[in-house]
Amino acid sequence: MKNSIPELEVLFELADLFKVFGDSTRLRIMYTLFGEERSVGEIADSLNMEQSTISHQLRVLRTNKLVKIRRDGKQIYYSLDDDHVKKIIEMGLDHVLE
Amino acid sequence: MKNSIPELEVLFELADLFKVFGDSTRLRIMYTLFGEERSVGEIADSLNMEQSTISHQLRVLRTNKLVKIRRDGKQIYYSLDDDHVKKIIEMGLDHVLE
DNA sequence: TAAACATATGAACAGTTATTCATATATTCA
DNA sequence: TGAATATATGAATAACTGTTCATATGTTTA
Repeated sequence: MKNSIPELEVLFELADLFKVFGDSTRLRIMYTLFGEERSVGEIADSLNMEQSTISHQLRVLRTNKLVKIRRDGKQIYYSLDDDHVKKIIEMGLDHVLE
Repeated sequence: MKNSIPELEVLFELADLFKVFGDSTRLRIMYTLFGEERSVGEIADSLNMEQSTISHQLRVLRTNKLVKIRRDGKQIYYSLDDDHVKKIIEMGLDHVLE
């Protein structure tokens, strides 16, 4: 089963997943979250980008279950939702860096 | 070094790589090549798509060093260039299917 | 409750991209 | 060499996407 061709539907989902990784802003956000959770403002500051831009992209990441949130007072802290995130990025890096 | 933040330049390359995986037609092409090499025409037939579409997308895959070619007479046979391809796709599938 | 702060959201715009059609290039074979 | 076949390429178009600006929502604290 492992090597059978996935349903077309699954391939569309897969493409959608990779699309999420296919943007440098989102990659940077994910990288920022590699070690620890961060608030939206912290991420925006550390990447030196508009709060709105970060917020929009975080929603994309969240919709795709790549990050999760924790509210603490006024701030909302984001962290990676899944260990696959790191693995997928590292696998891609292997290819790029070779 | 493994966990340090990659240079911005590398992140752009990484995003570009994932962009290539972020299209269902290209994913289907790569899947078609999982087991064996195939000619352009065979791929187009098996996906029931225009030869021109496949050819354009194969060029994208080739530019990104994901497939390689072998000429045999009139036909050009494409195959996966790299073991990372399978691994990246399988890692993505893990996430999608869970 | 009002002001201040953190985050989210909607609309608009600019830039990118996948597909198609028409055609060019390359190879074989009669 | 010329016809037939396989693949590649360029231009055009339609659809999609990331960012910004303006503003809304939600939370705390004075």
